[in-house]
Amino acid sequence: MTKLNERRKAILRAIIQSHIDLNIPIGSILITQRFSIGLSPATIRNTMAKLEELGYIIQPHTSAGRVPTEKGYRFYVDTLMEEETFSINSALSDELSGRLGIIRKDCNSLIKEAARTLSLFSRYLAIATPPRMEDIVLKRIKFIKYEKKKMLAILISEEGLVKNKIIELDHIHSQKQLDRAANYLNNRFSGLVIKKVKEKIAYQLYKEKTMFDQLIDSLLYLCKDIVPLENNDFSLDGLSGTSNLPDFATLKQIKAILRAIEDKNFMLKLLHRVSESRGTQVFVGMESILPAMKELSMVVSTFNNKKLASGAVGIIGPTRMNYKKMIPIVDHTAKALTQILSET
Amino acid sequence: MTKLNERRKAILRAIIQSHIDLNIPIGSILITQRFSIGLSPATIRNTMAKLEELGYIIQPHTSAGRVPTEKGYRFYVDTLMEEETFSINSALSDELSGRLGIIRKDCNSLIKEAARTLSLFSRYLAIATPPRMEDIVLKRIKFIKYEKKKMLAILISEEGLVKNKIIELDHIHSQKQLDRAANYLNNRFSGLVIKKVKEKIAYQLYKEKTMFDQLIDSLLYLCKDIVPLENNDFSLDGLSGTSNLPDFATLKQIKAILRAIEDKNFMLKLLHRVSESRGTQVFVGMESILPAMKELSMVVSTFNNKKLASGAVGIIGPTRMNYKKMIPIVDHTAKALTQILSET
DNA sequence: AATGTCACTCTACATCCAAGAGTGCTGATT
DNA sequence: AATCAGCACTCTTGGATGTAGAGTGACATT
Repeated sequence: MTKLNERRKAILRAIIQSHIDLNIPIGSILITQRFSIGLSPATIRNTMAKLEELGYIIQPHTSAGRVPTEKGYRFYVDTLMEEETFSINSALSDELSGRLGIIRKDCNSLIKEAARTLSLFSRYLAIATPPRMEDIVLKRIKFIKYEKKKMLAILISEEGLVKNKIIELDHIHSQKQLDRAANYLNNRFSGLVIKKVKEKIAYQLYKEKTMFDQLIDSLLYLCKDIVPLENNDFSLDGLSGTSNLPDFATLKQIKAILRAIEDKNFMLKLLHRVSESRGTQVFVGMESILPAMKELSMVVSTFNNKKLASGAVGIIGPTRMNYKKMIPIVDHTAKALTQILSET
Repeated sequence: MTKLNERRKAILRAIIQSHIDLNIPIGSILITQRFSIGLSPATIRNTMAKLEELGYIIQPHTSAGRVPTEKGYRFYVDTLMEEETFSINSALSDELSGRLGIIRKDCNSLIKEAARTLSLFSRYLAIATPPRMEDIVLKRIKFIKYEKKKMLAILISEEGLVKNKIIELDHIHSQKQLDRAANYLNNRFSGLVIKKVKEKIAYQLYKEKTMFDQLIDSLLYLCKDIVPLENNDFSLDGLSGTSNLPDFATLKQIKAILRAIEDKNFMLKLLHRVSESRGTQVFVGMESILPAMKELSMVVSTFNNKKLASGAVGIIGPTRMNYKKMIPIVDHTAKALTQILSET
């Protein structure tokens, strides 16, 4: 890690903040005007030359001002910003919590509302995933006969997630039989994390091959079909609001985002990776993740319920977004979600 | 309706087809080169002047070629194209049906797949709505106790639609009681269209105010809450594929589409309006519907099950899209959906 | 009525120029 | 040794200018 002395830090901070505000290359004179650093433009130029050499800023062309590089933003978010204390406006905080609190519906609606709120407040694209299926706690299973050889399997989780899926059976079962199978499953697996449920089922199938036929059958089916029951969805909001922002509206970027979003698997993997660690994370310049997402950044945080299942909420915006504002907003939203989910 | 003689029709057709192919203003010489009409450019110019006077084509500026107006496209779709017979390529037809047929899952997945397929084949934005909630046939209702004063209501329709919703109760009910209520509802309302169910419930509530308490309670809740259970979703596909198309990618248009889509209510209303009539419809130049959607057209068709519930599938593209190709594709997709839904 | 011709109009594109912004370097100052 | 003022230089931006090409409308001709 290259160490920067105080002056260089101050000037880098000034450049980045100015660039966030104005979205133009920042020259030495502009900095002396906007900040009272007590240095002449010439001195600042010297420092800027050094910062460029170190890779924190770059000149789009000779005789233009400097623009922060990804490395510059990274350093800003990690180091420069950390040194300041930024707290969320308390009125804003109340409003955020309020919007989520009113609803108090099931988990899915809550997550949708979170995305909507986040996009509203950030004016960027907001994303939110429910907890990963593997990590949720099974509350109740229910089978409902649907047609001769089809049933509807319903999974309810402690967190308030509801998933249903039509499963084809290869024998005809009566509703009674289905009920019995569901009861059996409920008794044995209720209160466990889905991942554990899967393991147990696999073990049981392996060990006691024949108990009573239909039951094992149902188990087998459930076991097989619980995997594609994986959460393959996330909420998304603010697409149109986003494109209002003039500097976020370059066609290239919108296309990049759309493409990434369309590939839901990709986004899900990314978000789940995030939710493995806690707290608010900032991805600066996402091209290391997806080349098309150059010049985009993501601020994302995790929420959780009883320290078990965790989902993610966040925003995607231009690399030169106002992290000082956005990080607290995302952070607070995630915390509010965690609180609401814990209350239930 | 202004009548056009054969020559004018032929030239208008030539202009529109050329414009669809090339996306540039069409001049008189170009037409003589592309078509063997047997007329000189000068004659064509005279006719073009007349067509412009009548409002079918327009000059972007003096000494540019002509571009079809909305009226021109409308006339093309309604009259000129009708005169030709266009049938879908049978290989394409098989592939369309095939992609949908393989799945044969529940209605929701089917609709998603339809949107995906349509966007794939058209390279435009595809939309699809499930049948309107009001029109589906109730197959089974199930209540599952969720928490002290909450239950999960599950609605299964004949069409294979499954909707669930967490409903708050103001008394504590046992699962037994919930089952009894559900049974009561199933016995009385199964096989009816939701619209009818609502009516009947309203009537019953009005007439026999007190039967046995909890039952009426549950009914009341269902009745109240079945309304927001309205289908508020539609599938959408091809956003990123769409933006591949260079001439469809103007930022303005993408923004317009995004905005319209984000306002789900608006799109739903539009699609439901469509599904009131049968067959494939073409909306040319949608600015009469939404000003921002200028220069966009929609080709949309309805599918249905047993002549009862009907949903809509379609594509949104630039006004100068290739209607000759697109209409059969949409048409066929809708028909394939209808067939698959009827088989079940 | 259909066609050939020609002057006219307008766009698109390249070129040029001037203004402005910003830099790096040098030499003087503290 | 650090700071700073001054200056020559570079590069972008925007407006102005000119030209080639496409297309038209009008008019005379067949």
